[in-house]
Amino acid sequence: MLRMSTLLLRTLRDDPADAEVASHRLLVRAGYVRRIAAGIYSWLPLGYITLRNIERIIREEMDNAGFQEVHFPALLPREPYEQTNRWNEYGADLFRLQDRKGNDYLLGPTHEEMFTLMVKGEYSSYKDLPLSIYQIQTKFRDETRPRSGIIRGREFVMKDSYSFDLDDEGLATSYEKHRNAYVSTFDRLGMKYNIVSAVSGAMGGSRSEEFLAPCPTGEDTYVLCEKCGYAANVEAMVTKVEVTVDAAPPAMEVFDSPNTPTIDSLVDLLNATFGPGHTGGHTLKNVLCVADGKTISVLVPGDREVDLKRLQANLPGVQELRLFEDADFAKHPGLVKGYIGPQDAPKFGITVYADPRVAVGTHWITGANEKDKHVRFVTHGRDFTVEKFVEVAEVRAGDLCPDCQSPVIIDRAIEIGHIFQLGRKYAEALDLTVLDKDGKSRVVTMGSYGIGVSRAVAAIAEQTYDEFGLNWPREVAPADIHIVATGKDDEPFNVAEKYAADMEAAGLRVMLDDRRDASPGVKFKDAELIGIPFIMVVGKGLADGKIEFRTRRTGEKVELPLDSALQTIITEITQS
RNA sequence: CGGGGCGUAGCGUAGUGGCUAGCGCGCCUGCUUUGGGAGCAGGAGACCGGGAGUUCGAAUCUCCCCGCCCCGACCA
Repeated sequence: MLRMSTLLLRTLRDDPADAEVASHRLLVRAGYVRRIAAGIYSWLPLGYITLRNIERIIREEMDNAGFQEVHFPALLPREPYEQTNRWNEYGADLFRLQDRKGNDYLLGPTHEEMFTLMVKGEYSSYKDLPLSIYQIQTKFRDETRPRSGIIRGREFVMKDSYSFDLDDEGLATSYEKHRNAYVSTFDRLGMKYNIVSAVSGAMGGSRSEEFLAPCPTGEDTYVLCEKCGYAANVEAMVTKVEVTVDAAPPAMEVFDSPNTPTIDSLVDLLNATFGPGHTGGHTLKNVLCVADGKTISVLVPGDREVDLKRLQANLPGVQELRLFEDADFAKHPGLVKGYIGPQDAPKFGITVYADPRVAVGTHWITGANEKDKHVRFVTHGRDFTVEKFVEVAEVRAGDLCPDCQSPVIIDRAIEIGHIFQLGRKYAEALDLTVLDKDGKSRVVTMGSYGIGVSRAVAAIAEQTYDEFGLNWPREVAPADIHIVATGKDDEPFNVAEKYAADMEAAGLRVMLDDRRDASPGVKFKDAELIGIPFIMVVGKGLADGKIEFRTRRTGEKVELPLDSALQTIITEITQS
């Protein structure tokens, strides 16, 4: 039983000055966490109980699915991360340190290497597969900018699992099992979430999905079709193209366009020269980029921006991507800034990619590759061709759902889980092989699955808090019921003690506010702030043989007679 | 890493060259109070982020450093 009289807890009346988002503010005010350094937090008893509740639920669901729990060190030697090249690849986000002999170590940001090596060390036969193992571990990432309290810390608790299979079908099955386990986990955590397709890009086109908890303070942006349920990461959104194509557009026609280096100025000129009705959508924007040192051009309708993240995600294999800069124009005198057009790309030796909206047969108004000149009726397939279509234009609310053609909305969310088919990257790098039926050595294929455990505390807080404070789903809450005793006599306290003991005997987790010196107002405020889902008040109602029972989420209050209250409450709570 | 803001007691804050650094919450003691963050009285608690400088005198001005928050880039 938790007793307010002795709990290590001091609630704060004022919001802490350094907390902006609701979960951070309330978790600090309600005495769940305290900040130690940027992105590094201590958990006080209430917070730690909550965190462990979430861990417990995750564990139960993982175990249910037949996955086995293991535990790796957080402090790891350099060597395995050298073999996969992540000692270098991970860059500055990796916390590195040395022991007294000067050997390099790191604080694990994620544990692919260790999982892979563990399996390699124990198993060598296809008969041992499939295997899924997981751990709940503190992870470290030296984020350039930790933010939003415990949503994005530098030290955080994560559940990570890995599956090991002989072939793709096995991997697909393991992936599906994890997906199902995640669904039941997040359902039990009482969270609202969407499962969205993510880009698997660099990993080789295999499947990847994110579990996103919608909430305005989230840092992920995703696309959602409210009609059919299609959900996708912005990077993974597929463009639905609806174009009508003129059978035979007129031949290309160059026209003078002095001082019109931007789309806006071009539209003004078009309306003045060729009559009203022209929009940015009639023009073709040529955005030059440097991809791994090579100049490329990407084409989007003039009323769209290029989304570099989408471009990069959809150009597999490209490591470094940036926009053309003045220095690059200086090196390519043929490319006139503000007057670029795709029709001369072969001459310039530039690879051209296009947004699907720039479909074959469409014609555009674009730069003439000559200062102060534009050209119209530039037709895809006749006057220029592209290397390939790539998802590159920014996604907007109102764009059409690729599945059902309804307008989509754009929403923000916190990423609470990510599952993806890793493939053989780590198994190859670390030489994890097993012998198959024919005695042949086969590289194992892996899946990788994560849940942000400490982040889930914040995400649940974000999704459930109200004007009075935190407001936990029952399984997550530090207790099932918060019993408040008020009054100056012993009686209400004795009665409250008795109820608390009886409820505990019935299997409920009880928080008892047995403080004799706190006023009723303080106790009520604290109970609401702490956010335990049910509150019982033993006080002035005793005179009429009644206690009060409140539901935190709805604010509903009922008076219950002393003799039947216990059973009523137990039933109410266990059925909630 | 770029831009912006902030650093005064456990928390929230006032104080822009001048006396012993002020207030609220919280904490301690006593009395009163007990259904919505109680009242009165008394008290403890601050090398004003650190260092250097200017000055008769610095929380206050200057320089450097450190830390923290927000936006962006980055990350997932």
